[in-house]
Amino acid sequence: MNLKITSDTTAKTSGNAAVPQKNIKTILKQLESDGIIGISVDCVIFGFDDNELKVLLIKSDLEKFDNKWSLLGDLVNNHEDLDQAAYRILKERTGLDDVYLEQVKAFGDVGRHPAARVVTIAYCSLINIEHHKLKITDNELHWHRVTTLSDMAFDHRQILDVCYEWLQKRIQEHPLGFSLLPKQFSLRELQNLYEAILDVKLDRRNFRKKFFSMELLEDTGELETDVPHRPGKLYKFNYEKYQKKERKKWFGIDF
Amino acid sequence: MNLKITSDTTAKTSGNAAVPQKNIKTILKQLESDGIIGISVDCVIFGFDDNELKVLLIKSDLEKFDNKWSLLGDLVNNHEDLDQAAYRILKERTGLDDVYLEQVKAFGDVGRHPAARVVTIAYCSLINIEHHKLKITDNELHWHRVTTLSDMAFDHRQILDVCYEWLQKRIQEHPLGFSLLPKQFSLRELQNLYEAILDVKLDRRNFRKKFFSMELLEDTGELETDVPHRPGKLYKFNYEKYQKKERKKWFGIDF
DNA sequence: ATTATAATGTGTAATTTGTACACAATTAGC
DNA sequence: GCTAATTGTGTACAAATTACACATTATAAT
Repeated sequence: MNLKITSDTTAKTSGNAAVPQKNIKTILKQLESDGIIGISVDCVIFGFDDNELKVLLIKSDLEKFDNKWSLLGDLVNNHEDLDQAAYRILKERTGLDDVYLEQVKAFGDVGRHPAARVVTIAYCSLINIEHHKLKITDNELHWHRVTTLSDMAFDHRQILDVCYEWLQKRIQEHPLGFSLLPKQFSLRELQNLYEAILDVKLDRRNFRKKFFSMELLEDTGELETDVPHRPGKLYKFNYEKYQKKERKKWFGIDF
Repeated sequence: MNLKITSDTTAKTSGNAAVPQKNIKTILKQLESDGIIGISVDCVIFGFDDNELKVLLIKSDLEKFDNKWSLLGDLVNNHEDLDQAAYRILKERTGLDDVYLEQVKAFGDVGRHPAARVVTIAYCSLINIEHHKLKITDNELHWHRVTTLSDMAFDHRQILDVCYEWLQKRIQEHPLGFSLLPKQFSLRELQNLYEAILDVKLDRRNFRKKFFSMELLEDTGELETDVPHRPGKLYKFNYEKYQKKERKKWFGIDF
C-alpha cells in the first residue's frame, strides 16, 4: 500500500500525455469534442505545521474557477501507471520523491469538470513540511488549513473531505502519521498530531502507554532542542519491526 | 457509501459508449491506435452459498485469455457516472438493481490490458444468491469459490484479492454482511458468514452476545424451517436504527 | 410413543484492555 | 536560585473480551 518509488517521467507526449500546463485546455477541448473520457490524477498533499493539519493547494487556472483553490493534478500520461503519475505530480510540485502516497478513490461524475468529461483518481500524500519548505516558491502554491477552507475548484472540496476522513481512519490503524513528522520526534509532537487530525483530546499518560506497549518506537538517545522547558526524548518509528509483525484478520465486530 | 440507485441506461452511443459486446474489441483497437486511455468498470460480485464465499465470473472473450475467468465489466459510457456504470453492469448481468455496491479501487497499470491502455475502477457488490438463482442462465456465467480459484484473465486475480481483503476488513466495521443473506436469517447463518469470510472460528455465545449488545437485530418472531433439528429464531437487521447511530471518530490506535 | 440426534439458547468467572487521575523531576529563562 | 512549563511515571477502576458447560427443543428414525 505504502508506495515508495522514484518515478521515471521520460515518457513521450502522445494521447493524454503530460504536457506543459498551458496546453491542457486544448487537450481537454479535443477530448470533449471527440467524446472521449480523460483521466487525471489529483494529489491531496497533507502537511502538519503549527499543530494543524495543512493541505497543499494551487490557484486554479480555469476562468470558471477564478480565484478558487485546486488540488495538484494532471492528466495521466499514456505510458505511465497511475501511481507513477501521482509521483510525477508530487515530484514536480514539491521536489520530493520519497514520500508516503496512496490511492484513495476515483471520482468520475459526469459534470465534475467543466471543460470535458474527466475521471480523476485521488491520491493522498503525507509529507513533512519542514523538509521542503524552500522548494514551494512556485506560482501560488500554498499551504492551507484543512478545517477552515472553502471556495475550492471542481469537486475538490469533496475529494479533500473524502481524503481527510480516509486519513482520520487510516492513521489509527496504520503508521502513516510519522510521515508528517521529522524522522525524530517527541511523544508530545506525536500526540499533537493525533489530536489535531482526529479533533479529540487524548490523555497524555494513556497515549504514551499505548505507543510504548506497541514496541515500535525507538529511543534515539537524543533530546528536543529549542524548547523553553524540560526537553522530551526523541524517538523514531521502527518500520522494519512493523513490517515483520503479522497482521491479524480478526479485529472484532463493531459498528 | 452504500449506494442504492436504479440506474438509467438510456445514454447514447458515442466515444467510450456502452455497446454490444462484440464491438468492444474494435473500440479498444481504436483507442490504442489513437493513444487514448480507456476507462472501464469491473464488478466483483460476491455471494454466499453452501457456507462459502463465492464470486460471479464469466468466461473471457479475448483469445489471449482463452478459458480464463473474468470479472463482469464494461467500458464506461461517456454520459454516465462511474457508479451508474457499475449499476448498469450489475443489472445487465444479474437482473438485480437493489444491491449493495461500493467502489474499492482503481487499477491502471500500463500493461494490464493486452488490447489497449485501459484504467478500470473496481466495484464490490454483495448479493443474495438465492434471490436471483434463475436469472444467471447467461453465457458461461458462474459462481466460483473465492479460495480455490486461479486462471483469471487480465489482472482480475489481483483485483479480486484486493476486493476480498477489503471485504474482510469492511465486514467487521460496517453492516455489509446482511446483503449476502436473506432478509431474515438465523444467528447461525450470520456466524457462518463471518467465519467463512474471515476464515476464523468464533465462539457461538460470544458472537451472539456481541450482536445482541449492538441492539440492531430485530426478532421477527419466526423460526427457521427445513432444518433437521431445533430451528433457530430468525432476525432481521434494522438499517434505520443503524443509520441514526452517531459515528465515533476515535477507535483507538492499533497497528 | 420412544429414543437418538443435532442444533439452539443461556450465564458466569477470568483475563485483558481502556480510562481516569496526581505528583515529583528536569530544563530554560529570568 | 527561583519560577514557569513540560516531561516522565503508576495505580485503581471500569469496560470489553474471552473461555467455557448444560438444559432445551425440534426433527428423524425406530
